[in-house]
Amino acid sequence: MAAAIRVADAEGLAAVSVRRLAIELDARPMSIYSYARIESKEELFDLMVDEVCAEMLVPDLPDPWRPALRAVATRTRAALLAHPWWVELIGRNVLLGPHGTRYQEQLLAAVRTLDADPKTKQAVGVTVETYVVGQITFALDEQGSAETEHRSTTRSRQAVSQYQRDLIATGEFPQLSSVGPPEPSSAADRDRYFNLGLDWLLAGIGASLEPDAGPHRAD
Amino acid sequence: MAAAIRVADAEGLAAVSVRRLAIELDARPMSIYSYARIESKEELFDLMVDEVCAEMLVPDLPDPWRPALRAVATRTRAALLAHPWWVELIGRNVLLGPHGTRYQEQLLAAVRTLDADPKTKQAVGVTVETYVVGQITFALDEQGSAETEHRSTTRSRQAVSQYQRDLIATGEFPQLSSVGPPEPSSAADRDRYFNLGLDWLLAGIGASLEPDAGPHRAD
DNA sequence: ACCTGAACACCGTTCAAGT
DNA sequence: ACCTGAACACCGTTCAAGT
Repeated sequence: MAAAIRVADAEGLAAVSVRRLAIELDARPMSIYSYARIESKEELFDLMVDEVCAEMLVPDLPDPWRPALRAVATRTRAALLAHPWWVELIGRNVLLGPHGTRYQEQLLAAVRTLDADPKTKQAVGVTVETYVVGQITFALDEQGSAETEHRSTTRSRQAVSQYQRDLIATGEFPQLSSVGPPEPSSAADRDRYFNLGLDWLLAGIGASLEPDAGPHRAD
Repeated sequence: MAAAIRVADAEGLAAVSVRRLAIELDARPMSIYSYARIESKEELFDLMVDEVCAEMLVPDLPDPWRPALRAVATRTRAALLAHPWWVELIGRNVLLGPHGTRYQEQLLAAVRTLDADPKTKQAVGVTVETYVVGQITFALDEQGSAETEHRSTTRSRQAVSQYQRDLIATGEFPQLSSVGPPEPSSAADRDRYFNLGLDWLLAGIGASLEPDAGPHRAD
């Protein structure tokens, strides 16, 4: 498990194979199944997903929903940046284990103080989680190829942005040519825009569910 | 290409293999590479992603940013529900082709009328896209195993929700036990909650970038 | 330039045999 | 109950040979 996560973090999900883990653990391929109490590789992935869910739990969840959701979002994001393959796995249909369930519980606890019906509160939680996962997906596109180069050298990031520059030069893309192609942003920038979008989302939720309170209440 | 997408739609991404496509196209495995003008399977995936991007283009994009973003979000969602594997592929780092670039252009065009600096406008577009992708990720978790059963029969959805019910029965999950585990929602419900979250997001964006306008302006 | 078939180095998993 | 090794049915891709 820990070995599988280590390999996935370092070399990508594709590097995680039964035979590879066997080498990592000084065992024979087939003993992995009994060692990890796994019946298929799919179950190994389930375990990996659940393990990362544990990292998404915030130790002391604040009571008010805004800081609580912010804390959950931040911690979730940190965990996903550390384990980028989680997003890919969650794209398959994964079964959630104990930690995943605890994470769901945490999401509901975060919106507990909201004055709305349970279904709506659940929707708030899911929407925020959703935002984080989506944000990560695109953050990885920018960071991924820059830092850990899993991609074949034949089509480097550089070649692609050249390709895109050529496309833009055709004049078919007025909006893009005025902004330029999305340049690789710094980690600080990505943090900033993540929080900006999160602000929008929380503001929208607040405005919709707490219309009485002032629109720009501080957290 | 079309064959690859057909297979992925019908049987999941895992079923897309060079040898399988060869059978599908009545060809020999190695001719796929010359036929699709591909140098690796990774490039095939790039093409598939780009093809779906074409489906995300809105024919007549409205001028005002709210309906424009709503149109983009809706169409993107429809395309992703039809091609669930897109989310998984985008989790790897994919290179965007002409249609992907056109999609980026569309996103910028949608926020064109917003009164903000270019970076912020771009952030708005990315945030909305991000929300859609994230939403799909979890929608698939619910729909996926129910409709197209790619998962081994040994761990059916039913067994899992039983497992989760047991967890909840331990009393460790007060929030979850009051709501019950997330029951499989209907397609209509999913549409509703997707739009609800989108409303929140657009409201938040509006409140932040157009504070002068009334808070509940209709689209 | 495009297609072919055989081969290589990998997969996950089955199975029969061991302890 | 756990581990083993050989085998099976698959992968993506290389390569040398054909047209």
